[in-house]
Amino acid sequence: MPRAGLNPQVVVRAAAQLADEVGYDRLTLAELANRLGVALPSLYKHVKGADALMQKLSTLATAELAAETTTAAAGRSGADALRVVAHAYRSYAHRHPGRYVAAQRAPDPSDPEHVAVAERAVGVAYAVLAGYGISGTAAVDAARMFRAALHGFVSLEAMGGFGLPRDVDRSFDQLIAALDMAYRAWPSTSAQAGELTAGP
Amino acid sequence: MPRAGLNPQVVVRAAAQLADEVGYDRLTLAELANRLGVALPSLYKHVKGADALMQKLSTLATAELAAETTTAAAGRSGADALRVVAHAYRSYAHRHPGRYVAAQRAPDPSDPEHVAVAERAVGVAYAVLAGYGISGTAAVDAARMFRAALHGFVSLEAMGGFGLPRDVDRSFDQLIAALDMAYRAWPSTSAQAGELTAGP
DNA sequence: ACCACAAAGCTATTAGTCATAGCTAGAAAG
DNA sequence: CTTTCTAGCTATGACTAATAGCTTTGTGGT
Repeated sequence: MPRAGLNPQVVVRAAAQLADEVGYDRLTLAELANRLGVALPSLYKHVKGADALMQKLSTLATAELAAETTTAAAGRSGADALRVVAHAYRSYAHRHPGRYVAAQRAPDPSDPEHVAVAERAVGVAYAVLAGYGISGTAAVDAARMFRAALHGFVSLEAMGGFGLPRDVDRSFDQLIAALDMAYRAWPSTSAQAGELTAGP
Repeated sequence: MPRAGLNPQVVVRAAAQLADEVGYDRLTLAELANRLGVALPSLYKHVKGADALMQKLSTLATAELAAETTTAAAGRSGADALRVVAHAYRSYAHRHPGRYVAAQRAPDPSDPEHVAVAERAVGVAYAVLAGYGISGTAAVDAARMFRAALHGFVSLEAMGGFGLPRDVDRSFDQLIAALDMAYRAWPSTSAQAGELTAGP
């Protein structure tokens, strides 16, 4: 029996492809081994187990997402950067639904590479906000809103949470416009922001 | 051996409790049967299977979420309603993490009850937006942004996506303030909104 | 009071998943 | 040509969902 010539990278990339095809929750070691032409236990020569594979997959997907959004933002700032980053983010989720779900996995503090790519991905948001002059404590709140809006929209869309599929592109543009307006008027410190909503 | 006195409602409520305790993804029929003091196959006398149970759990959770946000909004409007609905939403997710994940399941069109509660849950968002004078096509975009922002924030928070836990409450208040501002200035038709972001 | 029957529980079994132990054979280094 | 490392394998075990078929319980009709 000839060897398949596997290595950890090949296995993870095949897992990414499989996740995109059948869905992240249907990604299984048995099917992955089948696609790679080996028996299931052979995979354990390259990855520690199913959970470790998911973690590596998450790292891969987060790195790709960070790279694409970073590329999109290159040479742009302000509303322009906001718009292209948001569209690149959603585009990635559309093209790689399985990877996108994997990217949502919380970074394991004991995995420095995973932590590093997660910080790179979040860094794109901070770069966009810098174009609006938002920094420091205020940027933490603003970045959280940015991530929440994008992730919430994309994940609701992916799970079929929006009834009418026709207007989704327009709704997304509208979301971007609202974020743009919010960031133009963003309070410079979050302490001030707290005052605005502190009702009785 | 005395009977356990189970029925579909008891099983689903126990599943909800178990999901909140151990996490939605660790909810298993074996453990559920164990908690209820019966053997695993006995559950099949009350629910059709694991998937049907998850669906009923989703219906239960969505109904509870709709009820709590509706109650919170009672007698309020505008920024006041926005604020209490958002806080009720996040509070539910904190108190019932397993149920909250279950509530994200896409409603099955062949399950009228599930569809009905899902519409009730979304209806709360439309009621809030009506307080800002937003209706018709524009309300679809606005409601999607509302849901995306809330769900995105809560799910990122739940998965540990926010590095610094201290400021999360303040970030959420800031998110609410930004939504309030966006809705105050919301364009009356989404066609106009599209123009604002249609860059070259 | 009793019998019949529907429902609720059980044991036993099958299929699919992740995982580990231990063997075998291919490839490369000396 | 031999030695050694390792990528692959078979075999096995634990856990999960699911189904079949039997037994018991509780209840309703006579």
